[in-house]
Amino acid sequence: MKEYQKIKGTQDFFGEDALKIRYVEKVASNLITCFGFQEIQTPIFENTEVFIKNVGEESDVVSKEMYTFKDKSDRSITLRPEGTASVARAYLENKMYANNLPLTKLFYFGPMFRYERPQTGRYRQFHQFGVEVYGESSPMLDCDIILSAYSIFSKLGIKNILLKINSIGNIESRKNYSKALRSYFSNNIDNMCEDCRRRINTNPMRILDCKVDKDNPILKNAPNIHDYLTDESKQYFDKVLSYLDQFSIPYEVDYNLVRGLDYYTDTVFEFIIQSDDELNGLAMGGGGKYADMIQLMSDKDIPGIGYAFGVERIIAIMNKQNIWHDLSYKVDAVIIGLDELSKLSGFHLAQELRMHDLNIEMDYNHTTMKQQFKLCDKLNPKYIIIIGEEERKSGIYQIKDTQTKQQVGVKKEEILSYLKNNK
RNA sequence: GCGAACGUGGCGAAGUGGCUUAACGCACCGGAUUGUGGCUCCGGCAUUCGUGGGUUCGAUUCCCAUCGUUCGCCCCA
Repeated sequence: MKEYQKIKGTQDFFGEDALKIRYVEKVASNLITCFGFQEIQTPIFENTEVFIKNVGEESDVVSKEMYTFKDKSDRSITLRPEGTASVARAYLENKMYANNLPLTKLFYFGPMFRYERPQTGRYRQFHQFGVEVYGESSPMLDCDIILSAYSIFSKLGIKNILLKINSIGNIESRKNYSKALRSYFSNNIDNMCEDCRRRINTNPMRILDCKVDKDNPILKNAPNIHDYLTDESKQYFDKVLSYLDQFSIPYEVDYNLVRGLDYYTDTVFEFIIQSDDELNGLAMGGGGKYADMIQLMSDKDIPGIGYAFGVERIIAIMNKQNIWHDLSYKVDAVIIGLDELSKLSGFHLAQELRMHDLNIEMDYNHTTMKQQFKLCDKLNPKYIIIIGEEERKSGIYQIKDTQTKQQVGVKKEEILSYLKNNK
């Protein structure tokens, strides 16, 4: 049976779980539309190069987490591990910069794929909702983007959100900073954890994020990235923060916030949960500005900014915070037929009612009262419509209200309006 | 890639220092109850304990491997 099991880290969504994904998608896409965004749907797979170039060859996502394979024409194909690269590719390929708008605002919703060990809120196939804006660079835009994410979270009812924000400057200042960190840490590296000793070569900025050494004074006294930012970057960041203040977005400047995807510049941020349970610290989404990514792929110098959040994580948080409301679908009526002809009458009635947006169920096989009432117990409809020989002859069907247990006779032509009026 | 725990009927689970009927609850099926159910009562419901191999007279229980689940690290959403 093994070959019939789902692949590790994937999930089957059905029942309430499927409804939850739809719900998050609906809330997010409705709200983001008010911020001027339009949906873009890109392919699930792309040429591998799209991700290598944009996300960065050295990043973990590209170097060890991609689902890459050869197609029948020997092309290297990759299942998208994130959305930004694909959207940027589509933006350029469709020449969306020529749309006469100062900004192009796009959002997406769909599955992403990463080969990782599954754990809480992490799967190999997972859903992201994300946005990308191309065309302009402005502190007000940065704030607006963060505001849009924050608004979605609050529409969903999520509590205890903390925005962590930082500026990592442009690529040049980041290089200088990495160099400074390397020389700073190399004197003390023997006192640091195993991971940090590795990171000093691969990505010294990540040392700042280390959980093992987080209380180590060596970390606290490390060079601050803000000392390596240009004046322009600093002023830009201050403005972003001042806008956030105006909208009372709770944030925390975290000089150690470093993101693992190479395309980010200047403003970077993450939304995490701050609580006293196991959700504490869980990152549900993040993003930032990318000034150079489009230029890297084309001859166009167009700045961008975006974020994405993990839908499964949002759902996990909402489950824990217990903030879902009535997702289950309601059956309006179950139709019972007590003989073959009656069932057929019920079948026709069901079809008519369904065409008027009523959720109608019926039993296809049984004709006994008992068995059909059992179905009613399981489906828990608002009404039970009973049709037998008498009802067929008189044209007056029995409608039983399952709450009050009251039963009334209703002419079959009037059943639709009866159900509608008493819905 | 590294580390830990777990894997018993449709579901939730007990269980054993290896010896024979594998608890219990829910669900399900049948009956008491052939046009009015959800309650109650009675009866039924795992040749089998993820899979493969090993140790043994004998393993669901011990050992190894494998797959899967869950959680942590790394990284990220």
